[in-house]
Amino acid sequence: MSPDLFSPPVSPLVSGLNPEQAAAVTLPAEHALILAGAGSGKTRVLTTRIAWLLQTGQVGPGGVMAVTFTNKAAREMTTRLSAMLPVNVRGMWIGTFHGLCNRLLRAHHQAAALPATFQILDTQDQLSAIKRLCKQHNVDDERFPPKELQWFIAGAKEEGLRARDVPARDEETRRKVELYALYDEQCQREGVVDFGELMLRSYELLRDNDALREHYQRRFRHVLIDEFQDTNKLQYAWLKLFAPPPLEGLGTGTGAVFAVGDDDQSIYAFRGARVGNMADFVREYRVRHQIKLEQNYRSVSNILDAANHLIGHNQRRLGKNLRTDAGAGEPVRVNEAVSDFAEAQWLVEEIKALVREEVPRSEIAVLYRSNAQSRVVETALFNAGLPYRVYGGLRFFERAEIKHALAYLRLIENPRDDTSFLRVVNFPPRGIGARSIEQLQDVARAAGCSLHDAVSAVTGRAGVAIGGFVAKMDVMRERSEGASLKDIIELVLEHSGLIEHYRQEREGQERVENLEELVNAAESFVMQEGFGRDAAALTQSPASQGLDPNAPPLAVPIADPAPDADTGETLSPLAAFLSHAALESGDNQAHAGQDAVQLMTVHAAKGLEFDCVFITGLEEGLFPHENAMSDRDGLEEERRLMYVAITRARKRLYLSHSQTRLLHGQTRYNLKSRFFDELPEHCLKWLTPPQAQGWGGMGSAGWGGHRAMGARSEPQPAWSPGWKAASAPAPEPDRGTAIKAGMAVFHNKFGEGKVLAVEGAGDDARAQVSFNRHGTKWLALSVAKLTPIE
DNA sequence: CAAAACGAATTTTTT
DNA sequence: ATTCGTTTTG
Repeated sequence: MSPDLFSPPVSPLVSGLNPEQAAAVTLPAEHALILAGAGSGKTRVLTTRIAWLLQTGQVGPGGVMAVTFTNKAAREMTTRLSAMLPVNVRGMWIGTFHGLCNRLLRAHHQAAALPATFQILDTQDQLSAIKRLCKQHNVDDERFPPKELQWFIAGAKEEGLRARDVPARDEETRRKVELYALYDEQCQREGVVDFGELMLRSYELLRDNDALREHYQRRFRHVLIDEFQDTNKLQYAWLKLFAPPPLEGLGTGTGAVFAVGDDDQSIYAFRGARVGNMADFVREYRVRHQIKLEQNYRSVSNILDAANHLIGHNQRRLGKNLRTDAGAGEPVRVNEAVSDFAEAQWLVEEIKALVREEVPRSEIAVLYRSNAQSRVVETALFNAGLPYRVYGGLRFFERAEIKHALAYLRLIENPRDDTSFLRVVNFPPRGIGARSIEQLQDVARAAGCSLHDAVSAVTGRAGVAIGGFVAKMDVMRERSEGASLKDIIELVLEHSGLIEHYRQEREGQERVENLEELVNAAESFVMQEGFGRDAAALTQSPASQGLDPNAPPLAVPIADPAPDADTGETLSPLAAFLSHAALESGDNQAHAGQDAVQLMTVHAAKGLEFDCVFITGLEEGLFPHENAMSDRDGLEEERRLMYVAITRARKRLYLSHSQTRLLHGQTRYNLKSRFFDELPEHCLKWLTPPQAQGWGGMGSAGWGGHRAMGARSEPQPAWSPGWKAASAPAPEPDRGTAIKAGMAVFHNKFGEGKVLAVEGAGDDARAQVSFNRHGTKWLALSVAKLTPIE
């Protein structure tokens, strides 16, 4: 089993790798599972594997397929690969699941029963399509909230289930299934596909089309998958069609699957990911090569010890322990704060100290379990004048003004796209009201055609107004013919009236800038994708085919004339750009580039690393989250999440929790997270919070003082959020007997307890008190006698 | 048609 | 609290 037997004597590619990495890279062309721990050089192994396969002549670029989850990961792989080898990366299928599905469906749109110009619905579009459908079928949105239906449909597709395949035991499910079927019909009619459909449709395409499937099975000698622990049922089934396991009836089964993953970093079960796919893969593919990458190149051993010890508390693991050659490093610092404000203030002081030690701000990350927690931290950082950047939130292509512009562009491509039609038929406002639109929808429904095609049949004023819109669209479509992408977009921005509309809007300046940015985005897209010189791009494909001894020209007659067509090369620039916009929603971090402290959820931090990491809000109910604490699987996923958080840190790790926290407008009292008990004492250093003096007193006073000094007079930096009045507890005039959250109180009957929250005022005021012996109760302050105690 | 007012929801998220 | 979406109101 020594991989050295198979590898060529000296390959410079392999020389810098540790033995396990080198072994993984040089495995023979057989199925393999690489268990890659955090910081173990996973991406490096993946890319070097591809480079090694190509360099040793085992496969040509056309015979490689590499699948990732995010565009970022796909880009990184492509970039690193082309840095390693002078290879034509375009000949390879490297991309996200959805990107590759799109490519496949574009190339075989006919076989997949899709129009050549099919458009992709993102989550927003999907929801509005569902809402529209529900309205049309008079669905009671109390009983069937559109969001729930969306979840139901997306969930079913991720399981690989069509409406007819979903088991419906009760009446409610039957109705949902019915709506699922109607939704799919609507999408088909309109020529649009949602994200789940991209996967499911291409899965079915290959499953049902023997010639096509066998063609791709012959072509892809090596199929590599990143983050395998995050695959859902359908994605695994999809992979199996490209490279079937032995004895699985569906093909010749000769492509080798190289799966890389880490069960300890599986944090997406809530959206359908199945860690179990790893074990299934080993069994079904009779995997003989399993390699663990346990050498960690990221963190000092105190941090790694903490991570290993914590994750050791999970029952269901494949088993892995990270090790490092780095020294112990600093201990993991633990802080307990009185309030979330005090926690944020502590954070600021520590960050300032780090910055004084010349740690770049961008090497400092503040992680939290849920987005709601970012606010306090933001306010504190803002008041301290520390630049920061929040990940998450609206991405470029999700902004309303951009979606509007894209809707016009999509209508140029595909007039049947009713979702886009409805989005912009009256935007900017052009006097087409709800009644006119309903009239149009009635006609379209009766005729079974798209809104666009129904226009001519609408009479009266409504007909004229909407007719004007359609005529406008037709003009734009005509003028776009043969124009460059840039010209098309500028034409649309002008002709639609979008730019004009936002120019006149008071707060529209930023939106106008974004629209102008859209033109830039399109231009750089054209550059990157090598459009503009279509001829040059086209010559690449045959050339790369020629280099590939394992991908012979098609011998089997296939309905589609160009089964290998790379969509990027045959699609019009506009069509390609629209796909790009739907599949890659752009940066979700505000204002990149500046040296700023990084704020994000733990989920968003996966795959990133920083010198210094703060994990905040480590409290029972928050982290682990209350919704996940009930069952073991949920709790284990929370623990993996904590594991991911810890392993983001290279040199310094800070953990903090707070006794009280303002959440949903009320103060909650939280116990410290059980995860603290699962960390080894020897690598921790408990800090005594300087401001911890009693309940809330100094915490808010110190905070208030800071605020009073006021960053308000300072110029508002570009990176800052809009200023919101700090929600710090106002130093209320002391009424002596006032019961406040966090207080320790005494009750004649229930004894001692702590006030969790206070609601209402005057005679209606109630307090939630957690009694030491009698549980948690709500008490009306006008009735119950609560005495504050020391 | 737009602004104001009300009400419900509020773990994590990529494509 | 606060945000977001729907309904009501001018």
